[in-house]
Amino acid sequence: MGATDGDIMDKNAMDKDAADKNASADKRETGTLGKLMVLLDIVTHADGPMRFTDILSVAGQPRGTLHRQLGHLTEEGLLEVLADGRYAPGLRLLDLASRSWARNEFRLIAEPHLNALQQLTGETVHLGVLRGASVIYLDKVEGSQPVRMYSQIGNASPVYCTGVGKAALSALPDDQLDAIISSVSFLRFTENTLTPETLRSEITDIRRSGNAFDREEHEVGIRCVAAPVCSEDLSFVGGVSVTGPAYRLTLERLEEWALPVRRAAESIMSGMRIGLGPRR
Amino acid sequence: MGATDGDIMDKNAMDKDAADKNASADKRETGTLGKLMVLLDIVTHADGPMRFTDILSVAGQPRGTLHRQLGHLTEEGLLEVLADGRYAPGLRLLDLASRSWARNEFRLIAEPHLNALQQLTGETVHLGVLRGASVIYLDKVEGSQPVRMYSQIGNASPVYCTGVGKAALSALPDDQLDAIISSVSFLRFTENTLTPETLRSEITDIRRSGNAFDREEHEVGIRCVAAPVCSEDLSFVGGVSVTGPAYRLTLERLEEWALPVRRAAESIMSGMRIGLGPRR
DNA sequence: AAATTGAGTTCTGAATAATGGAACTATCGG
DNA sequence: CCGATAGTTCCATTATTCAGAACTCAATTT
Repeated sequence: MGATDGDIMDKNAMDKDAADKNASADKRETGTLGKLMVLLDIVTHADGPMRFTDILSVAGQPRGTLHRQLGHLTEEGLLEVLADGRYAPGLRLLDLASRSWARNEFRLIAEPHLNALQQLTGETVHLGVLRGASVIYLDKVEGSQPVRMYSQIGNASPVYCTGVGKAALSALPDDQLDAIISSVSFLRFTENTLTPETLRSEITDIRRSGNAFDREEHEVGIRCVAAPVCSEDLSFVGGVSVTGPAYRLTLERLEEWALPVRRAAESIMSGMRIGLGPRR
Repeated sequence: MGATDGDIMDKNAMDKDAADKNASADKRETGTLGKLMVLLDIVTHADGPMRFTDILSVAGQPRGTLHRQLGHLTEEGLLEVLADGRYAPGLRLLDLASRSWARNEFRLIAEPHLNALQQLTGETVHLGVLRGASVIYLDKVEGSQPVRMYSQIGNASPVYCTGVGKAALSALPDDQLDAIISSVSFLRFTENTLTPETLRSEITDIRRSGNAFDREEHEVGIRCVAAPVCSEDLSFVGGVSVTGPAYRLTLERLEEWALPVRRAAESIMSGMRIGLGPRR
């Protein structure tokens, strides 16, 4: 079930009588851009390059229209046409993202603390941020191995089965928490994957202890300990985590690193207050 | 295809009036999307987050229009509004890029060969591809250090002063080569940075020997040896390189690695023939 | 070889969304 | 309180996008 776009209907704004404030609601009012982004999503989320017709069958646009749209996307470098005519994501995206990543202020603030935490634990350290009902990994610091970069960065994962995700949730006020929990469909990845109920009770624990754990809830053999990181105004809600294989991250080891992880989170938060707080 | 302009200007606008606007062929025929992408470029290329007014002053759009455009970009997650109202690149870009990177077929084919080359040399290995008059790095494999990911991947660099760039150029037919050379303005990064003339003569050498070198032409203290990688139909034109500090990469060492680099390039190309050649 | 299908491209009046100018609201500094 | 600077909303005008059909081109089938 693709959680694709929701609604696109909003014809005729018969604005006779006055306006209600458009409070929340998730009406995409992004006009042309919105339609193009849907296409971009279709192509980037596909398993591989797509032919014109493949796209046509899922895009719900007339052929001529789709053709022009793909043309525009291609001309801008957001898509690429392979030799055989199929469409793949374009390199322009890499360029944009690398800039956006390099200058991200949260990431820059967190960077030294992530490195320190990696040194201390020897395991892989992540910084993630909540976006909607997903966690996007903003940075990742690994130990030795000739690394697979990008391996995780930029990836979106479900909130309810990652340490960073649960940590982030614990920082939210209840109403937002409820909104997210009710909007997510809980897939069962492993034996230990949480349900809405167990998630709620875990959140309570996290708020008390300051640490979130992932005990093979997302992937068998992978554990992690995390702590929430957020800015005061909640413009940033995320977390730091230390992740590793279960044979190294025994349950005792997780407890042992709970404090250092919390400390790192605190350092990052105080860095944010300094770096972002005062007027600029 | 045709004139694939699309490249975005080089960095560091040094003195040099260089009043000539880049090829006036600003025939962006991408309608609304084109305008939005210009904005996105403005924000991602800036040194930091920009206020509405900052953008207004360079975007050349009326306030109301700009306001709506930024609103759309923000709503789609391509831009983000910070707590103080300034605009920064959005996280959606990371998500899109990580997908586009992970599935890139050229990168996937090259990956094992890059790793092997890194193992052999112990230095940093790059895979880059030509796009317009720039080189975009598609992958990077480093040795040990707790890595700075994204550090280079996705970055666009000038063709004329990187090993990969020169290698890529050498694979092009003369007319395309001429087009690129004449479209680029040659900034002088170091003592050794090439000029259009020296570049041309180097290209001749590269075509003969099969290797391109960067002898501190982009950055003092950094050298590299590269070899061209391209698909038969030139839908992919790029290169592989081994890069490192001058004190380790002596000139003799560069020569020593010239052959392994060429070999890696050949392996990648034969992988492409298998992987991309037959119909799919 | 002619006919048929499938895939992709181009064209057009009609409909929709973007434009740009101005008026409006905050917020700040004195 | 006033005058600036910064950001937001409104709305008639205009330019872009839309949708559908007609067209090209190549690969299959008869």
